[in-house]
Amino acid sequence: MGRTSDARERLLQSAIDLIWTNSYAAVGVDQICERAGVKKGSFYHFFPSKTELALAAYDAHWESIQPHLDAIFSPLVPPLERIERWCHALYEHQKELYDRYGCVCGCPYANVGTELGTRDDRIRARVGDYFDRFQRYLESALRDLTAEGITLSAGVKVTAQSILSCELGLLVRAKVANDPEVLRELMPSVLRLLAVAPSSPTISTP
Amino acid sequence: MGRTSDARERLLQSAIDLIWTNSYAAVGVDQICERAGVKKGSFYHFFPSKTELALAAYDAHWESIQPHLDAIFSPLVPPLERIERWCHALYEHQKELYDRYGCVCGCPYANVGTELGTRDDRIRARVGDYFDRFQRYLESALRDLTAEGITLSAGVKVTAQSILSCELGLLVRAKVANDPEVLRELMPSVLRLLAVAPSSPTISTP
DNA sequence: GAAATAGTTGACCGATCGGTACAGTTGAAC
DNA sequence: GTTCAACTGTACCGATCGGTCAACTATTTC
Repeated sequence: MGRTSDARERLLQSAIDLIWTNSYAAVGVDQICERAGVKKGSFYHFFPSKTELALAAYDAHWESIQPHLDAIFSPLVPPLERIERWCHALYEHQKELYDRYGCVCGCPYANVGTELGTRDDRIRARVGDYFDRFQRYLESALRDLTAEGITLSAGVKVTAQSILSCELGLLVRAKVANDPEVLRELMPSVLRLLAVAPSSPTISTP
Repeated sequence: MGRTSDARERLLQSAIDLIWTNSYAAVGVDQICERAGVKKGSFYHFFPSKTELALAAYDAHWESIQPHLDAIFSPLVPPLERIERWCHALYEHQKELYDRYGCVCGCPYANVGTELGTRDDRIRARVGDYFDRFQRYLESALRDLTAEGITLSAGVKVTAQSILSCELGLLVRAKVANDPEVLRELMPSVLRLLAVAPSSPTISTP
């Protein structure tokens, strides 16, 4: 009973878009509503506060990218190629945002994590969850890599953490330089972290 | 002629402290004034805008840490030990802030760079300058390392970029996890990036 | 078709934002 | 000791912030 609406979904999408390309504090509730074509009264019908909207929006965003991560890190793909695919997809995604908005947007989770990390424990912890989830993709690939007989220069978990750190830092540098090409350094850096010799310029296929 | 005052310096210090432990947008001009014990009228006597204050504050902050960086990266210190000292100082500094404020604050430059990167070109470019400056310390150490006959797994510049990325990403992860101990991973990651075997648990002294 | 519920609307709130105006006070230079 | 610029204090500005509220409309269920 009662009417139905997709206003909630539009609000989630607007929130991610605006916060990603600006920042949490720089985007107001009014602005999110206007982009979503929703009046303020409706906003507070769906969400009790701006913070709750943000949490819901980031959950929705993760759910939207998870299938892509599942595909990129498919166990059917050779483990090193999974990581190479991910590096490439990361660059392409940021390049696309750069072409559309004129600026490197960086990692949406890291952005809000650094902005609100010291002020909102719930958002901080949630961002940490996303990092952990993503790290598991890396760990799985690294375990499969060792199963192929390749010896890492450190443990699987520690190596995955280093790769994640390197990625996050590279996204910061790319954003600050406003140059997506900075992200091309990712795969070479990963290879050096693995202490695996960079074999051929193309993806190594059997 | 006219009277003198250290209100300007107090404002610069307050701005760094507050923005570092919170965020740029979360800290108001009133708040900065109150902490500095300065009235708003005086604020706008010294600075034409909040943005100008931020730029001046970050310049002042860099000037305050540069002597420490000069000491840590002294050419009289063995190059690998310079980097090890830096990793240690970074941890100690963040730990100190954590003990004082109860939260990991991360890199002040990267924080404001990610927050305002897409909205204020001047601040973004300035943060890029600080990154470049710091990278030169690393490059110098790496060049001296190669002069000792040690071969890096990649070029000096690229390696320095990777180390910087790893540091920035680690600071993001430490902030999001609100755990300074995350930063202990820095030196091991750096060693893997250098492809130098981690020799002894203590600093290698001649 | 009546009732109940889900969603919409626009006016409105107090607080705070960055910034302004300007008279008043101080101290160094001469 | 006068002068003048440097600094301080206070009151105030319009805009915007996140959030509230009650009346209203549409839709589904029975």
